[in-house]
Amino acid sequence: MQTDTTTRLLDAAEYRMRRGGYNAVSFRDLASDTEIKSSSVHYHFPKKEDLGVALIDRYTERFFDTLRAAAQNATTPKEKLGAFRKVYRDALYEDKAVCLCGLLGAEMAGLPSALADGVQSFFDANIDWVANTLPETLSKTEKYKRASALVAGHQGVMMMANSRKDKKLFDTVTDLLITQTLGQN
Amino acid sequence: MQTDTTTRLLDAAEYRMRRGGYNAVSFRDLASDTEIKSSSVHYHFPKKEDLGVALIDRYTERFFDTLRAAAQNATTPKEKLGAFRKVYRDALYEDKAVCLCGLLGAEMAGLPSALADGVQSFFDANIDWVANTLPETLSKTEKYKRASALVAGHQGVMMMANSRKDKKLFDTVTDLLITQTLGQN
DNA sequence: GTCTATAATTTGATAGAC
DNA sequence: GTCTATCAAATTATAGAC
Repeated sequence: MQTDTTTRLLDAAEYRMRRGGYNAVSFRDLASDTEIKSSSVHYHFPKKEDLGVALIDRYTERFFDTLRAAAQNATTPKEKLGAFRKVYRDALYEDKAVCLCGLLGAEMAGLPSALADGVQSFFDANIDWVANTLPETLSKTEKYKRASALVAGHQGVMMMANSRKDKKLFDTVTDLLITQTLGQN
Repeated sequence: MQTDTTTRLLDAAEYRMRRGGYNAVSFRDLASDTEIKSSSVHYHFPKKEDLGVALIDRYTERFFDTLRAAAQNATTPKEKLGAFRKVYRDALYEDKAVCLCGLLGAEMAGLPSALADGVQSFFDANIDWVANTLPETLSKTEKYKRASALVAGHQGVMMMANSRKDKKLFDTVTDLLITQTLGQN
């Protein structure tokens, strides 16, 4: 059973968007990537905004599926944050690209509002997930503060590491970030 | 004495690029922003790449001028990092936009290499500056590790805070980041 | 679902007059 | 330095046949 056209279109679009942003994806590029005509692409995604929304939805879903799987056997906060880090790390090392929502978040001001909402939800869910892994000894406020810093750090270092030869930066920095997050209670 | 055309073009281009990215800036937009014709824009910047390079150069220069001024009377590491934070903070709160190099860094894969190099230099210089403010008691390796995490955190939280209503996120997170950076020696 | 054909607009860029 | 005029290519999108 081979991949259906909609999936192949989303794959091609994600590849391009995670490298050049929203405006770096055109219907004709996707058409040639999947070897159909651009008018056929419009059958699957009538407007570009529809494509963008579908991309963000799929990305978010897959992210949390992967995260849940990675954290399945994690018990300590350290292990759970290690799982979180691993999902970001794989997205960077295997796809050799930044986070879709990180890139779109930077371009936010120029995006249709449906996309902006999706990006927002992705970050909120990231922070919620991390906050809930932190030790119960911390206040809710403190958990959210540290979770926000950890997510921001992952987004920032993913972008920086991707934009240079030395990808090892990601490992070094996220290692420190986790240590800092779990530091003095 | 009023602002010359080149400067007004750079201002308009920076405004647009810091909101929608490289592809969100067109010669015709800049022409209408500055009330000249698009062919005249090409007189100032023959190719779009020339415009991009000039933007990054000006942005980097201004960033470090502002940073040096802000840190002029700072003596302790904490005060110096406070100055660094303030420059990022003002760029976010006053311009209501993300860092030009942060956005272009995310789009890196789709940019002309001259732009990629400029973005790279901006981050390297950021990390160098921060590393040199840290206590001499730390090893060079440790300084660079912490400096990279601090810069990444600033970039990440700037993007996240800009993409939501609640801009206070920036203050909360950068406060924590600085504390963590100066934590246990 | 995919195609041909096409429309309407935008884009980066150039030639040459003033 | 700025203009008019223009170009070739790219872009989002639609109508209608198969």
